Amino acid sequence: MTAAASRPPSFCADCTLRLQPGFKPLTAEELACVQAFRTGQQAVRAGQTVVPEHRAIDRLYTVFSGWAFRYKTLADGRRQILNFLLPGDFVGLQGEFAQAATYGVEALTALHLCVFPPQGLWDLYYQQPRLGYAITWLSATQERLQDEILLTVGRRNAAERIAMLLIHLWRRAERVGLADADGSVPFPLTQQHIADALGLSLVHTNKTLRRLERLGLHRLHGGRLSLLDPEALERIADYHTQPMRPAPLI
Amino acid sequence: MTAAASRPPSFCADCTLRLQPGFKPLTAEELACVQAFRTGQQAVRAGQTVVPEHRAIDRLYTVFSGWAFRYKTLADGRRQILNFLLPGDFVGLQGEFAQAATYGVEALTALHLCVFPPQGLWDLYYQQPRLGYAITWLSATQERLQDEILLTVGRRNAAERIAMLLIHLWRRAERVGLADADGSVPFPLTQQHIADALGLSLVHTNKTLRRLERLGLHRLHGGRLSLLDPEALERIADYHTQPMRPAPLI
DNA sequence: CGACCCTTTGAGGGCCGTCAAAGGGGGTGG
DNA sequence: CCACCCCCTTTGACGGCCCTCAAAGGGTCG
Repeated sequence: MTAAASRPPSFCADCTLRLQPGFKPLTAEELACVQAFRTGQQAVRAGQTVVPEHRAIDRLYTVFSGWAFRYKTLADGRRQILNFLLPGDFVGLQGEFAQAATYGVEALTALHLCVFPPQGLWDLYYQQPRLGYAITWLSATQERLQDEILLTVGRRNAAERIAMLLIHLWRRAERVGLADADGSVPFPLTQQHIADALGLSLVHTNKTLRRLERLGLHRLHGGRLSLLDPEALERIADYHTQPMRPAPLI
Repeated sequence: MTAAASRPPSFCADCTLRLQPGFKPLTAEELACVQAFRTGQQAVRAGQTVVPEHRAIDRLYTVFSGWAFRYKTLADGRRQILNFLLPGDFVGLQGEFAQAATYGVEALTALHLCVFPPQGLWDLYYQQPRLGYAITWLSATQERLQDEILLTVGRRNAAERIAMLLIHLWRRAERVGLADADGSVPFPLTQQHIADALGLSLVHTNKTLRRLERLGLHRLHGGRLSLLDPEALERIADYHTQPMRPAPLI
């Protein structure tokens, strides 16, 4: 258990995650409002379902520590992973505005969540429009990532998709302070997760992943990922680096 | 030119689009705020680029009439259509929160847009939190559609993807009052657009589309779409009908 | 009438999916 | 401490869905 995998503090003002450079500091007033909004926390073990797919989400969550993913499945079991959730990610907005089931959420690692009641969302907007604006910021940023993923799954081939995923997850992990001194980040996905996120089969994912690894582009070992040749990966994926802007943390 | 393809009125209160059952009525106060937020309108001819892909979007738009689509391309020209924009759709939030280029927007038909300055968005949140909340509603709803599209492109085969697209676009067009008495809706896409939206090639799209049409599932003629056997299409696509809730119209 | 764009159809090939089975590696229980 | 088990990874063989290449047909507009 690293420090990052611990449970959130009682007071949002003491939140260690906020100290990461990836996040924008809040004012004391905003912080108090977030604190009042938060009604609890929740711990989920690795592999457990946080939200089952076919029940409407009735809460809002912020990931404090650990990894998770959102997914949808078809009737015959084909699964698509919609995106991965890392510390600081906000989940559940869709459920607030849709009475029906939308997606499932499953923990990849031990997971700690801050829990917010959906009924409190409107109050938040009313009392602190700035936080409402921040939530829209998160939502729009999320949408930009989804656009990139759709381009990846729709138009990139297997090697390009995998290069994309590796770069993207590495950067996201690095942003929230998960990178080691040796440049490696935790990588708790199995190859099945990679396949389901990229719209590929497990077997083809394995073969492509091994090929990139043999080419010396990355290293995947002991649950950690290192990018040995980021430029080559970016060239393969046609990835264009965008500066990461500090995100609000609700 | 049908009435639906006309330009928006000077006053939001006179907006004919708001009368459609797909939209939630606003209070007079909210309406005034939207009116103040709106700084202009814009007409775009069919096939023209509204926003070039590699320039950051510096405005917010609501589609008043006509069809458009958002897209991204790779360096070698492969294009992915991210989604289609119909009357009432709100575009440009991403640009508000990202200085870099995100996606392009192109008109499928003659297009009329209401234009809002991005700098005004924060004022809107501050003055009318309820409208901020409404924008979040739109954003979350958009995200739900994107999730469904990602599942489609990632895990459905060609026939399933096309069935999905036909049902989905038919319902969206019907919701904003574009359906004819005979149950047909306008369908301004070429097969290349369908292919680019679904991550397929033009040729395979054509073959699959013709197959479904020969099976009597739908009819695509004269720029209009009729679903002759919606149940069969839904069965093929594993589509689950979700009740459409009235959307806020900014 | 020709130019252009979109649609349609055929042929062939390749990327990726499915099937099958062996090879680790970590955890649990004996 | 070892053995077993389960899950994940890895590799090979083969087939099919879908892509690419090519070209003809139709509809619209100048």
